[in-house]
Amino acid sequence: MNYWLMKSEPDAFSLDDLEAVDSEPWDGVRNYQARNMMRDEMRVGDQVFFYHSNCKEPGIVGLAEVVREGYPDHTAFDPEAKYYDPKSDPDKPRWYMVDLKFKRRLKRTISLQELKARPELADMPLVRKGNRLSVMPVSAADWDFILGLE
DNA sequence: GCCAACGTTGGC
DNA sequence: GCCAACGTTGGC
Repeated sequence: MNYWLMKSEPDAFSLDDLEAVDSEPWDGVRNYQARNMMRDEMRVGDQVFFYHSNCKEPGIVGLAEVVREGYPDHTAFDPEAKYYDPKSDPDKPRWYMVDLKFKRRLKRTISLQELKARPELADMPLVRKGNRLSVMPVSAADWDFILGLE
């Protein structure tokens, strides 16, 4: 089983929103690295840290699980959609998504500030300067360590 | 709201 | 294939 961290802006889609719908297609990712992970590496049952970005207290707020593996992001084909991409062809889709299911809320937010302060996590892509990936892998060791902070 | 970091685009 | 211009992300 693999572990991941996925970012979402709570104003756009928060952990509460995920809980309300139970499971949700993770559409709108328009970054090749993130796409490759969703298309090729994420498997049903993989565990996900749900991270709130671009908000008052950025950090990990909950846990989710992959319930459907990579499939074409059809919102890229829709001219009305926010993340429409005319270069994505239904016969050869450029963008992929997975479905996530709500697991649980953390007892408290484990903030970015706190993660950055932990020397054990210095190699996490999340805490490295300038990282903008919205989907990133988490090692089993880091996963356990972070959950231990809860 | 600012701006640094980074990815993408497109002219040449 | 280089690289400047531009757009986006996301912490602060």
